[in-house]
Amino acid sequence: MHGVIRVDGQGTQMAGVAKLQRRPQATVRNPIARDIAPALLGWYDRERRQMPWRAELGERADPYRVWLSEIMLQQTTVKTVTPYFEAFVARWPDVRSLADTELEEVLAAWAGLGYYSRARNLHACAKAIVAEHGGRFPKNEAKLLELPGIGPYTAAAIASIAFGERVTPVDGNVERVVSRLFAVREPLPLSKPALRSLAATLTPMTRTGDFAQAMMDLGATVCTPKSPSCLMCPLNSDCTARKLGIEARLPARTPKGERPARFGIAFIALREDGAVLLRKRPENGLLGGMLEVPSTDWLDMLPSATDAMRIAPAKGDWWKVPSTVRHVFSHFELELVVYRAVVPFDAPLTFWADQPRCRWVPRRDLDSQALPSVMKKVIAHGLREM
DNA sequence: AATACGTGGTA
DNA sequence: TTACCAAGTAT
Repeated sequence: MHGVIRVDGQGTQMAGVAKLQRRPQATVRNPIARDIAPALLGWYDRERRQMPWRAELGERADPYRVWLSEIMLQQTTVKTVTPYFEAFVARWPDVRSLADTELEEVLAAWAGLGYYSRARNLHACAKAIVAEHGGRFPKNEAKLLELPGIGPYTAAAIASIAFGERVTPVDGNVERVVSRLFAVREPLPLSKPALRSLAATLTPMTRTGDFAQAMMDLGATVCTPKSPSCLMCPLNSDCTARKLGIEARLPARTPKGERPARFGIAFIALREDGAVLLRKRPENGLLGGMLEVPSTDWLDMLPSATDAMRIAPAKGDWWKVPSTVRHVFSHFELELVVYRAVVPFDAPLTFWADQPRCRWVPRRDLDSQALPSVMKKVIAHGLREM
């Protein structure tokens, strides 16, 4: 037995894949795998989209730019990432400059991109590369994997794209392309190991970085989630799902649980000169290290107005701003009631509001702060008609 | 293994 | 409006 994958579109492929998982070193004779890379690379050479982090064809990509872009692109679209990437490389042209910057500055530049642990790990990673690697990126997947914020996908992506190592980054695009190519019906995330193995069988001996990017481009532009453009696809004659007419239903996913609702009260404390009271959140966890408007905890019930007044950061004439702010996080929905008050310069703050993690920020400086989108919403809501 | 962790776009 | 989705990682 040599770990041959059966790909017949009749539902027996999973047996072969399971064997391959246990013996990833086994030789794979896959009747269609051989043809995939050349067809895909030919398509990539014609259709390849330029992006600010990509090198010109035939040139070597800058590892710093590849790394930065890959971290930003985790769970985030190219369209959203592009302006952030441009701003980052303009401000921090290399790892050392990023490592020499205060975390909060990096968080402020990251504000709005989401998943802020990425920014904290980005900063930690830059420091580690300077301190432990002389300011140069490790050149292989295994060493990259040891760095903060770099997981299996990103390690393989950097190793292949920036250093030409023959490894196989598998992201959501690759999972979708491969699940259709081989008609893998097993739902995600259960099928992840199988899809990884299958993807690895497709990776060519040369141009592995181009191949990786081609797979992702294909998933992003042709082999799309809802209505894939099979007529435009360079792999359409090899695609088992298409032969079976089930491409639009793959990959299958186990349904996600529902998002609970949480509620809270946020306080816009306005000093007489217009400065707003902000508070730094704990370094880890949700929106870790970011700034916020002081607020109650976010729980399953809305605190009473009486409780809210007891918690307010200062005594004052708190006015309940009409309507509420709703925001959707990945794992819960938040509804915030906003109270506003003008606080005199000499007004005493409550104990918790008088801590170092709280600070008054002038209105004009709000844009440059490390405020997550939800807090920008809250502030805009609280300051409307002012 | 399952859950925590953001945001904006699209149907 | 609801629901799903997008170049995942850490614990």
